[in-house]
Parts: sequence; C-alpha cells; structure tokens
Amino acid sequence: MDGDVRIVVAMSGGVDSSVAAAMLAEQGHDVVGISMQLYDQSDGQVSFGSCCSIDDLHDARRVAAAINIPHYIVNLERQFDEQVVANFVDEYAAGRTPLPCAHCNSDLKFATLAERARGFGADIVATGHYARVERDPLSARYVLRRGVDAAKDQSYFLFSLTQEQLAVAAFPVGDQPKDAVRDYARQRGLPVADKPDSQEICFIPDHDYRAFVTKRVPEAEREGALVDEHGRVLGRHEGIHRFTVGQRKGLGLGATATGSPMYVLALRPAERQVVVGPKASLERTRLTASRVNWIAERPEQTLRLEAQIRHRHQAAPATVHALDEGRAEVVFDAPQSAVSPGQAVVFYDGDAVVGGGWID
RNA sequence: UGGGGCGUCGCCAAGCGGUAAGGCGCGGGUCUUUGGAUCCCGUAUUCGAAGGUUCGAAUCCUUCCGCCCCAG
Repeated sequence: MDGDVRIVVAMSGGVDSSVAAAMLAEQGHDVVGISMQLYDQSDGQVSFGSCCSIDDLHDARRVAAAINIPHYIVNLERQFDEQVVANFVDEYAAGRTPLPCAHCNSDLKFATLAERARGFGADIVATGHYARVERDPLSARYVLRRGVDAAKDQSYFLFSLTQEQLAVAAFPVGDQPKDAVRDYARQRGLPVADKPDSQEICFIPDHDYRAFVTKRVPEAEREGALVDEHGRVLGRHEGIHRFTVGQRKGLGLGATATGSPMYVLALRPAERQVVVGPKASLERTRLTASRVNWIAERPEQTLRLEAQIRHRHQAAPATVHALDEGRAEVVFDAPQSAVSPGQAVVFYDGDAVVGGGWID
C-alpha cells in the first residue's frame, strides 16, 4: 500500500476509524472519508448507540474537516435493514442468537461500501478494526490476523471476509495498541479523541432488543414452556426470542426453589420450549458450523487449531474437520461453556484466522 | 368448633440448641463494536408477637396473632 493510492475510509465517528483516516492521510494517501447512514433519523429524537447515529455522522464530518479530507455520507438504510436488521430479528425469532456486527462488516462495509468505493475510483477500503491483513507470498492468499492489541482484537467479527474483500481491505490501527490510537488522536487534536468506545447493538436505541424483535416479528411472542433437562415443566415464558443459550437472568423462575442458578441450555423453536439447567450442563465438547468461510485454503484433513465461540471468548484448542456443503465439525480438547447457535465459531492458527462459520 | 400443618429478606427456601445457606428479584460494578449473555460485589443484627428455659434459641416450653388442610 504505497504510492498515492486512493483509499476510502469507513468513518463511524469513533476514535478508531478517525485515527485510521488520519494515519492514512498523514502517510500521503488520497483519502476519502465515507460514513454510512443506516437508519431513518428523520425524527431526530432518539439517541442511538455510539455507532452511526446522527451525532456520529457529525463527528465523522468534523474529523474529516480536521484532517482535511473529503467526506461523504452514503445512505445504506435499505441495505442495512435488509442485510443486518432482518437477519437479526429472524435469528432471534428462530431461537438463535444473532451476531449483527459480523454481517455488517462483511455485507455492508466490505461489500456494499466497497462497491460504492469503486465509484469514487478507490482501490482500497479501510476501517478502524483491530485486525491485520497480509499477503502470504507463498500461497498468494491474504491472511487475516488478530489485532496487535489482544484486548481490542476484532478479527472475530471479520471471519466471513472473502479473499476478494481482504484483497482491498486495510486496517490501519490493527498494529497499534488502543492506548496509542487514543494518544495519536489527542496529539492530532481530533475532536473524538476522548469519545467512549462504542458498545451494544447500535440500531436498538434503548437496548430493548426484545421489543424490537416483536415489533418486527409479532409471532415471535408465542409463549411456551420452560423445562428442565428431563422435560419437567418449570414455568412459562413469553417468547423464545427472549432467550439465548447461556443466559442466566430473566428466566422468571423466581418462585421456584432451585438452590443454584439456572441457565438456558437450549432453545427448541419447534416446541417453543426453553430448556434450563445448572451451569455444568452448559458444557459442550463438540459443535458443527455451517456456511464456513475459509480464509486459508479449505483443509483436506483435520487441523489442530484454536476455536473461538464468541467475542471475548478465549480461543480453545480444538480439532477442526471440514465437512461437505460448507460445513465443519469442531471438537474441543476441553468442554466449553455455552455454545450458542447463531454465534460464530472462528478458527485460529496462532493469531491468523484460518476460517470460521455459523454455529448450528 | 374438633384434629392436623405452617409462619425465616419483595418471592422461593435451608437451618431443627451454638451464634441467619442458597436461588430468584433488586441495586451497584466489570466486560463489550453480538447477546436485557457471562463475571464480580451488595442486599434479614434478625427468624409472626410476647413471655419463659438456657452460658447461649430461628431452633425447646407457654400464650397470643395469622394462614392452610381434613372433619363437621
């Protein structure tokens, strides 16, 4: 990435993407800032999360002005709704636990946005993710690696990027510790230098995802039984979408003497059942995944890797076996707690993302 | 009115003479570009009330109050 390549930077209005843009501009690249407008904010009332809200768009604009690059806002409301939000509510309604950030990355930032970027004559799409891309000279494939700052690493959310997408991707802050990114922003006087890190689901203003789901899919609210591992009915619930495997709170078993905390063990959408049990029953050694994306070449034989089943999960040693139809089987050396269908399982070889898929 | 059972934190509930478990809920915190996820901390000086026995009682005794069940 040398010379004066034209680079589009996806600016969310946060520190990371702001610094990414500033760094690239400082390096002399022809940088264009683009922010995605993702929801209808015509009412201007609601305060959204700290990603892509109207305030964030303004922040992005201020940063662009500060570092003297052009800035455009592209309206991706429809795409966001169709690709990210729809998947989110459908997954919950189906008794699974969605991972919207992964869809947003691959489908919006690196698909739709990359497409738009070409319209600007750009060759590269950069974001503020804590991850790294390199080209392996031997295989000529692109390698996705964890960010240097292990605490901020976001490679988990990027597992579904294709070789084509990685080929045009750049993550300028991926080889920086978060502290250095903040320092950089302060030194350059970027207006977002001390803005808090974003968190939570950006498109659900009040964090009430349940209400959000039922508003879009009213039939998700069908009630059902709360049963234990032996099928004994312990209570009722008001919709399977309110639960996720591993969940402890909100079971509504207050009037029942269980003696130890109960966790959601599984969801049975066909029966509308929520299975609960003790923490120990959450452990699983094996899982299968679908729609697996191999960043390294699809392995012909089983591999000894580390597999991560959720953001912030410590990747654990496992044997990974590629199956037919884009599926894979993962067998952990030691049981893992709360394997949640709908989440991603991402395979790592050291800090390199070998691939990943969606937990069945 | 007889006979039986029971009253411990907002709820469920251990304890059965040795100085109030636990779960839920709630409050706070941590974590976090998924998860009202996880995780952590806090939450009854007091056991329906009043007396009594005892070095010491929620635990034993007495009376009272309040529920519940069975008889009638």
